[in-house]
Amino acid sequence: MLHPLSVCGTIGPMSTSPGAPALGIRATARREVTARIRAEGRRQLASEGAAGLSLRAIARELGMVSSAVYRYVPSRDALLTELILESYSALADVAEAANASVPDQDDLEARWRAVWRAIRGWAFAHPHDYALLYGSPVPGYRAPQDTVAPASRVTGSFAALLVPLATAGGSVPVPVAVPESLSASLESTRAFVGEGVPDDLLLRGLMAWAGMFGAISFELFGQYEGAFADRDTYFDYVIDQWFVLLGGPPA
Amino acid sequence: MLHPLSVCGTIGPMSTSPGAPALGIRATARREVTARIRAEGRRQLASEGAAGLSLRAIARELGMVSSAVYRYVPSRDALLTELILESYSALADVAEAANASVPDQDDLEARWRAVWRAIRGWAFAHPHDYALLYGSPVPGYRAPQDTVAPASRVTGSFAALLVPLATAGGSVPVPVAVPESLSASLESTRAFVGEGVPDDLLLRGLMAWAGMFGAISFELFGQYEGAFADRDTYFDYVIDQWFVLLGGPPA
DNA sequence: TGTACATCAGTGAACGCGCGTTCACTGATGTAC
DNA sequence: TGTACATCAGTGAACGCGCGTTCACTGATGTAC
Repeated sequence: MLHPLSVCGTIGPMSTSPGAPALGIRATARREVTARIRAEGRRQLASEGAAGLSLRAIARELGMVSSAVYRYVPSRDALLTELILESYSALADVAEAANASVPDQDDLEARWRAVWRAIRGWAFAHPHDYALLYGSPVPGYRAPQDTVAPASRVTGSFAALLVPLATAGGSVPVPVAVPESLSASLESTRAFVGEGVPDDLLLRGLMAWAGMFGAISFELFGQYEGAFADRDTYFDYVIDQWFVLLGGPPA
Repeated sequence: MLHPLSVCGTIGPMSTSPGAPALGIRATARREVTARIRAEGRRQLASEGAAGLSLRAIARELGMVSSAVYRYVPSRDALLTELILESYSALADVAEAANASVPDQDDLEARWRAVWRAIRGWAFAHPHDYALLYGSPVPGYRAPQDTVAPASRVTGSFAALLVPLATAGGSVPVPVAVPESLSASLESTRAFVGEGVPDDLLLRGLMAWAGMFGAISFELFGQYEGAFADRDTYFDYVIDQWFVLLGGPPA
């Protein structure tokens, strides 16, 4: 119930950064409205999930007629894709920022903890976005190829820790022999993570990846219901265990 | 496009087990149709997911008018709940059967492998059912309390292995000190699993639980896309690793 | 054994809802001369 | 600087879809006397 242009005069032109090519009033308004549509879509995604994302509802909320949204967005699915991409990027940003925020970058355990706490924190702050990225696929919606790159940015933020772990931490405790056929099929993962990571660490890294996200999903989707009360402590414990199981050096 | 009663005469009365109180023709027909409705619902769930479960579509497929379904099912959500319960039970059956099928019940590793392979196999045979149980919650649908018991039957099928592991396997390798507050909040889990399982094994069991389901979900929901080719071998490797990390005795 | 009544499966129409998307239109904003 | 034209945001009506659920009804099956 808000006219799309109602506060345009106060926010729109003011927010034009100096130095950027001056935008006409139309281009400015277009930016405004586009941003508003995405924001409202984001709100719907957050409160009702992907199935609740509706162009009609967005239009309603923004005080415009449903067909007007099509001036800004080609279709519902296109908007959904954009929002998914945004979410991946947001999560990747959060994870990377957490990693960078550790003062002593040689403290691998601190970085490991920071990254995973940040990911879990984001998941709980944006449960529906998380479900969209790491939960069951949305029925009737096929993620386009564009999602692969942003998705791997998230993965990369902790995969990057495997190389220093390999050089600093010695070897993986309790190693299990890696079958040859499995070792052979790991090329792309090896390339993604970087040189110098032995197969058993690589594989345990994959396990940790699935294990951490599994723990977040279980917590978020209710599978852990009633299993333990102290969830923050549990999660920290899981983080620490994985660090040890990956051969992380003691602090 | 099938009349609900069309094959009633051939299947219905024949399937009455001898010894059971003879059912009237009406009661038999009712059973038939109810079963058919559930079967069709199951089919829709399997092919389109929970969002695609529609009473109207069921009626259509069964050749009856949409309102007729309400003679058999109180509402769409009630049917969904029933199907979810059925799915939990089906998965639990599969897991328990796999466990029981191991000839030498003292071979814990064989049982561990059998259970997890069975669970993964079921997940891939019924991806939408799996998503319903272990994926993101269905929007607008709140699982009633009735789901807790069948869900824990699945969990129980591998939790039952922790007690023999504790007595046979010595101790968890690379143990990590358990914070006191965490240990204190594990009562219900401890009660569920049974006596004699130390805290660190209990916690690593929870991690294994989340880790295994996380691996299945990642594989099924496409997160592992491109990470490795040899998926069966990878999963077996993960199963074996977890067995070792839980302190399982060498074969 | 036969009749009167109760039960209940299935019908067909309707209510009210929400959705994505298209289309011809008005009127304001921008641009070229 | 002023006018003619092009662009484009937003309108309002419509199409066609599918859904869950209710309700008064018909007619067959079952049951009590």
